[in-house]
Amino acid sequence: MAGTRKPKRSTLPLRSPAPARHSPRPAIALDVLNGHLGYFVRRLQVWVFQDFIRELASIDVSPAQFSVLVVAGANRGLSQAELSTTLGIERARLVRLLHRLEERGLIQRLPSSADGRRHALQLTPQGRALLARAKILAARHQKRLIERLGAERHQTMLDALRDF
Amino acid sequence: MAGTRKPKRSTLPLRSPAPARHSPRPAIALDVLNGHLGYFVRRLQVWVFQDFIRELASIDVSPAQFSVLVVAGANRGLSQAELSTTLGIERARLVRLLHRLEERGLIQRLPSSADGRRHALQLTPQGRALLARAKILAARHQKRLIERLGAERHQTMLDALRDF
DNA sequence: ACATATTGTTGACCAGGACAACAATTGTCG
DNA sequence: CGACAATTGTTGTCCTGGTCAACAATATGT
Repeated sequence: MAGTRKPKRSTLPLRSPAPARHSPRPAIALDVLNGHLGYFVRRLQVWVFQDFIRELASIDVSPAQFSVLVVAGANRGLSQAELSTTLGIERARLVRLLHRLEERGLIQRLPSSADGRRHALQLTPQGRALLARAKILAARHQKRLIERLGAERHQTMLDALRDF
Repeated sequence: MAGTRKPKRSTLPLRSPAPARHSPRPAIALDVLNGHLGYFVRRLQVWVFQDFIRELASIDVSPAQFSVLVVAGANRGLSQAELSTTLGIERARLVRLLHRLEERGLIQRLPSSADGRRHALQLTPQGRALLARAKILAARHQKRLIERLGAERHQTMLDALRDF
């Protein structure tokens, strides 16, 4: 054991269920977790994010930033509230996300012509250039995911989740 | 607009791309995001976690805590390192997770008989009782997910991800 | 005109993940 | 055996994400 040993729980002398250390433990049971899709979805999620981040590390674009750049790039003049709801990112969080992208000169918040509250989002030329590179790298990640998952499975899951 | 207005970016007089506010914007384009499974997996993940947390709110058990209780309950005498690797939770994080479960009297860290470093994890009677209730609630969540997704799709995705 | 809603913003809090360092213990190999 | 490396549990720290409350500016409805 380690650190500050508190013998608090050593009241029981039953050091009985000796785990037979040198036999490599006959595979650990997941029990009901095997039926819970959410558990496996989380593991897939972790894999996807790690792979995506690694692939786009050279241009320092996170999954969230990528989704913002893509949607902002495909819908000129979008407001932050619209972007927020379509991507499922909270308005408060999106503000700081956009702040960093604006600092990096990738995106602009122009004043909306008709509504003084809104910002009309627009990619800068550098933003468009970076997005183009990002899409290429993201496609490589996607290809790797398809290989890992099998093309048919990938398509099946895509169809299943698109209208979720 | 709002807050501390910095007229920093109002250099451009082009308040041009007027977003035609009263026509309800013809659906926002997701562009290449439509092909990225990771994007939809994240959305499913969010839905699953929110639904799970709401369902188990009455007993205050998070998805991570549930997975720990399930695996610890199904594998008596497990070490923290083993639990960590099987669930994909970092050792350091698992320590604090277990600390809370121990505080609540749900789990015990018994000294391992053969290895002075390891803890042999074991649910307390209350831990087993709570786990039983948690499984019932989790099953309700699961049922809701299956309805939302369709039974065949759910099974397909489960099969696809089980060996991931 | 006045109450109400929306938009962008800031501040604060908390859970999660990632790392580094560490003490205690075990394993290895000369 | 004894020096050295590896493992286990732990703590501290940092950073990101999600959530929530409050707010100023602006717009809308009646």
